[in-house]
Amino acid sequence: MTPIATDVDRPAAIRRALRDLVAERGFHGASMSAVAKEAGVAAGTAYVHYDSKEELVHATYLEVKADLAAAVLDVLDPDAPPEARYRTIVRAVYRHLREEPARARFLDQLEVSPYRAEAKRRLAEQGDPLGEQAAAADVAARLVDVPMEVIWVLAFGSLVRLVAAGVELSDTELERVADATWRAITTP
Amino acid sequence: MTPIATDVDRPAAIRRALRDLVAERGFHGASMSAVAKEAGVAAGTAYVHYDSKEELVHATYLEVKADLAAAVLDVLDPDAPPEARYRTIVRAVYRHLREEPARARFLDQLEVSPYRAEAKRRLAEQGDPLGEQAAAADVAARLVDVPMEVIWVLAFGSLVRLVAAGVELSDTELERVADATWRAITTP
DNA sequence: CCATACTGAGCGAACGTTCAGTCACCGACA
DNA sequence: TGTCGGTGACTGAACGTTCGCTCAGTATGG
Repeated sequence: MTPIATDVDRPAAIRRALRDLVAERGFHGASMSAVAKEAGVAAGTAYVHYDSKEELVHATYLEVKADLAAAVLDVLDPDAPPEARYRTIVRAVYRHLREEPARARFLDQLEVSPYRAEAKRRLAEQGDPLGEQAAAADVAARLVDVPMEVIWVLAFGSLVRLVAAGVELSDTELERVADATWRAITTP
Repeated sequence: MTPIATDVDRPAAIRRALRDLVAERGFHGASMSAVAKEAGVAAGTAYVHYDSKEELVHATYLEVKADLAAAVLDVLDPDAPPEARYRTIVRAVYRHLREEPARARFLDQLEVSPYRAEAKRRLAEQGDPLGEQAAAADVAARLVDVPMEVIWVLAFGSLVRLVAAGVELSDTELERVADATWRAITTP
């Protein structure tokens, strides 16, 4: 039958298949057999690497978040002033998600699903560099006095949602969105 | 057996059961048998009123949206200036959703799910008074020049998400959120 | 030749949906 | 007023399918 190719990262292929199927059809339509088929492996293979569907979901979430954080940190100048840093982050997040909108659609769906609470717990455990950026002292000093989650939703929740919904933004429009969310989260 | 009570609105009970189960467990955990059990009816009863689970989902969505629009229109003064109207809408939306957070959680999950496209189509067909409010000429003149969907996500997407996530806002904080989103969507 | 990755038929459970049958109601006719 | 027959909401067991998951067996690299 199909030869076993040891030079491909099957766990990664399985995570990607889950991500793409959830993005396209929801958790509903992302059955383990569909995921296996999409990844080009047999039904049992996912269970060699993950104990359950739930474990696979959480691993996929952490990978998507880590990739996003890496894309942002890659272009971020930690010495730039707060507003410039913020704009850089917005641009980087938008472009990273836009490049593969399945990322945004997966994040958007997971973060409103019942997986949410456990996913957030594991993310905190792993450490979220992007979250720490937002809490940096020089930024925090300028933020509107509301719970941190409100800031987060206004700034990045909206951005993820826009990409997930397939809204196309020109460079000019993206700058306007960055302006808009910065106005929203900082005190006038 | 159980007597048939003709004085209860079973379709409404079934829609509410679906809404509550989706809010609590996701579309994943809202099976038709679970919905029927929650609504206090037999498994087949839902199919007397709806052709399929999908039809039930869409009917529930339209009801939640219609209720939300009604709650807003109830307190809205159409002659007030744009910013005052906007603040009234934000307050009314927040309070209506907060009163039964399952509304927000259901909306949030449906609007990122694969049901989204068809749901939006049916909503447009039915007419959405809330959507028409946002497009009123005197408001539109002050909005940032980005696609209308961006405005919508920044203003109400965030609000729904906050309630869905269980964030509690004091009156003061709610005003700050209304300020923030108004700053976001209007030109400075 | 062992250790390990992988396969795919198959498990019991749960899914969305169906349908024969039960029940309360209502207008027609005596 | 009494009682029939038609109507449609409702029930719940049962359908075929698909779910998440398992495991005996196979192939491969070290």
